[in-house]
Amino acid sequence: MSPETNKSMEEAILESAERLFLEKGLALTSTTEIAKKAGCNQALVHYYFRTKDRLFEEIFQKKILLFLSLFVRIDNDNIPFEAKLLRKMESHFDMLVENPQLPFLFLNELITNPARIAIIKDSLEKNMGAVYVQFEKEFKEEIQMGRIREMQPIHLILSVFSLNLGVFLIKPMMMKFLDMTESDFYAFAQQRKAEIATTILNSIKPNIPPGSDIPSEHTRTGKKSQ
Amino acid sequence: MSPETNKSMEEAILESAERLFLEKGLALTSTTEIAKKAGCNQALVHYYFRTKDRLFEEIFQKKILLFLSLFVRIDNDNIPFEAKLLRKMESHFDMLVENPQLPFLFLNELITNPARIAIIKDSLEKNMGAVYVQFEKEFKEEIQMGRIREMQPIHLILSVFSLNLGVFLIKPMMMKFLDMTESDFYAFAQQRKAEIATTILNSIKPNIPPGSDIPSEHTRTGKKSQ
DNA sequence: ATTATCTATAGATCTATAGATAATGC
DNA sequence: ATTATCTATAGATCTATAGATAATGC
Repeated sequence: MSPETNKSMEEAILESAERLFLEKGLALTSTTEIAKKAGCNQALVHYYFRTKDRLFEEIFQKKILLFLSLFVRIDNDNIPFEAKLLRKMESHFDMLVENPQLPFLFLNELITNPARIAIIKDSLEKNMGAVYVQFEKEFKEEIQMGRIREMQPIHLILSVFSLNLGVFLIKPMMMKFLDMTESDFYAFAQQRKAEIATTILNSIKPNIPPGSDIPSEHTRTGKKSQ
Repeated sequence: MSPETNKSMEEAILESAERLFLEKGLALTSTTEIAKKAGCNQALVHYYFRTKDRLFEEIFQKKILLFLSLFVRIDNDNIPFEAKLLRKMESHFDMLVENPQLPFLFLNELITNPARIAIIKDSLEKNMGAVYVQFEKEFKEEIQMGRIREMQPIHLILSVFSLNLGVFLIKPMMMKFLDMTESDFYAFAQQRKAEIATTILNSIKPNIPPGSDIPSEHTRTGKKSQ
């Protein structure tokens, strides 16, 4: 076969594997199934990727990069902090709209193979270390200038991820419960994106007098004139 | 053997199964492994529960009830909306502190066996239908009285779930990345609980004109009903 | 000569059941 | 007599590899 076709079969296997892994996770996908979907023999999957695990890892790596790349790109833009934050959040959200099964793949792997966390860690450090440092710097500046309230950056990051991921984690349930079509869900997602933006922006507003950020209660007393 | 001991072995199987399912999900747990952990023969697992799937379903059901029961209980308390909301959120969070793997079990099942969504749906409708109706009623009243901004209740619910679950979904990563012990994480979780409360309360505040720092006339203390 | 593909199979699971044996309650 | 437990095993996977054959590039 021409190298053209060879590439094609290797890629067909990758694509089939990707779709199946996203759909059912590593454990429930067999190389037999991947081969069948790709239109070749099961042995060929091993010929190209040696083991099922290596095949998975290749795809997993790619997905991590996809997940992270958006943040890197936007971080180069020279716009105010809040606008940049919004753009990042929205890009992240939009990426999830395109890849709604991605959170499942990640979370599934977190359970079934904690060792894989190390891969994510490496990728994060390599690709995001600088981005995070820059983010933290800007974040602290904003606090200093009184444009956002005193808080640890980790909480903002966690909130954004939680809110964004939450929509897609609940997606299958929501569609079933409320009998939604894909396009119903898409409409909801757009609405939700705006709602998340509101929630996040409200949550970082400076509405506490500086210096009184000790959480004695979960309620914000003393949030008064400001 | 005495009925005492019989019960005990059946329960030992249940407990082993529960721990393993929580740890690795249904697919990666074998009945052989469950039996070994429970201290009996693999065949006995099937004697008591017939199939692995039925055993799983029994445990899964119990966990759904645990997940939902808190909301039902608190809903009976006769306290102001915001305080009630806070109590629900905190109960939910505390339950997750005790059962940090629960979200994984649910999400894992959502992927690998979408049919199981129906079970959750049934449980929700049976146990939460009334609770939701009551919540929605109170929610609309609050909006009418201008104590919270115009918004759909689903967004509040989704935000609470997302933020609460998010902490525990990220837990294994976070512990690895930041080299945390269990008690480090516990401390963080407590801090996070307060942060989530702040975020949620801020997110439902009546709208303030953009750019303005003038707060609404209604204070949101949760200690004081209006 | 090398690379891609196939067939066949070893070896390791794993689930579920059949059938034997031990314990328990009348 | 019934219930709990065990041993053994059928049958269904599934992964990975060995070894044959076909295609391709010099």
